[in-house]
Amino acid sequence: MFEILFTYFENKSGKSLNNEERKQVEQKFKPKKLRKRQYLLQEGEVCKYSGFIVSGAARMFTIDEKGREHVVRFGVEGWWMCDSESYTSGEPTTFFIEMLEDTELLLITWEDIQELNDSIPAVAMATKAMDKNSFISSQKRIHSAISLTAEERYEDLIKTYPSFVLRFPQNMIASYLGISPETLSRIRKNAGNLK
Amino acid sequence: MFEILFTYFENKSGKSLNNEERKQVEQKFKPKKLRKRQYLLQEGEVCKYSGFIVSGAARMFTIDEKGREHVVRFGVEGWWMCDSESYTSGEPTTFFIEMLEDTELLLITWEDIQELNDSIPAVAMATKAMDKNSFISSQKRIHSAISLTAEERYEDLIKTYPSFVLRFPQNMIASYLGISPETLSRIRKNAGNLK
DNA sequence: CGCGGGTTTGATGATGCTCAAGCCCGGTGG
DNA sequence: CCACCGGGCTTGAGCATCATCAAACCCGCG
Repeated sequence: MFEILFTYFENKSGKSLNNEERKQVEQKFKPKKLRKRQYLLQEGEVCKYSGFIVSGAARMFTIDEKGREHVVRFGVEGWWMCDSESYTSGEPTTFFIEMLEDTELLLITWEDIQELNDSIPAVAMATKAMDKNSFISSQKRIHSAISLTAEERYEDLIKTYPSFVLRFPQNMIASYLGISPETLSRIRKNAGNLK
Repeated sequence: MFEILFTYFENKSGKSLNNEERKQVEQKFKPKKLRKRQYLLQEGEVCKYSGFIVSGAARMFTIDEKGREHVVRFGVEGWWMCDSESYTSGEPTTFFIEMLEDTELLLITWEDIQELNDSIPAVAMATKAMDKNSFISSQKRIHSAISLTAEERYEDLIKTYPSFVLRFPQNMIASYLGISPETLSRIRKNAGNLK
């Protein structure tokens, strides 16, 4: 269970964890299983935990006044799910985090991850690299959102995360791309025809 | 000149810098003045420096195959400008960073900021907070791009960064919002009429 | 077998883009 | 001081893209 997390820290930091450090990590993280359709976080709550996905998948989304859902991001094995703003500030969140499959998570509080950051260099380096990468990939997503047409955004997604399209329902993919399910259906129908 | 940078580090970290630390910072950062329309970075180059804006303003954008510009972000006093991906990886960038006004910058290389991170806790904390905040604000921007109409995105921008609308030309604001200049012009015309 | 959620398909309409022309205003040179 | 650019902003007309609404379809599951 923890092995995936250890190798995550080791890969991201380029350092290996000794036994003492592994024990510390095991003590701070709390394993949790959630079934498909269960929520890790709901609007109005404070995001108390950041969740590392050991197996399974999840989505983070909002619901607007008209009752429409907007998928901000997906997460799969080896990814983290949390609303950073609520997590770090303690303010209530505007997001939902819902499991898309039966999922195993390792949860940690903000305070505990700080302690691990202070005591384990590999963890500090890994979380830092993670923040940087999150920012870089969201920059790319912004760029695609403002620059590309619906069809181009879909092709971009296929290139960047091919598994998402196979793994997640189409209406959520559409929401992630900022288009209607009908439009996505039509794009898929025409894909390849035009070129 | 450096005072703004010192107070930036102090505010973001909650720690104050001693004289020794200030001296270190002054040694690592290279002051640079660029006039309006000059570039800090151009497509194909490696982003060697991250630039802290002391005074002035800049934009980061791409040019697509059709020759169209897409503004990914603006920067003003107290903000940093760089392409994180190229900066950290050493790969050539796909972005341009252009001054929108005569601008004073403080430049630092990736290697030098690492050294400061290691030797000055306040700097380490500040850069970490910066990464986190960048990510949070880009998440918000993604959300607005996929969830809102053109008009709503414009209103959102006015709420979030009121000064941008006054300070930057409208065609760049339009590009930042992912809409055409004509559409923005019409939105502004109708603003307030409908409600 | 029948129900129900997700997907597809069609028809219609709104939103926002494109192209083109005119306008406004600040800067430049005579 | 004025005339003349030129760039950015505005306005209009037509069009492409994409959303909406509604109905049919498909398929897994009780």
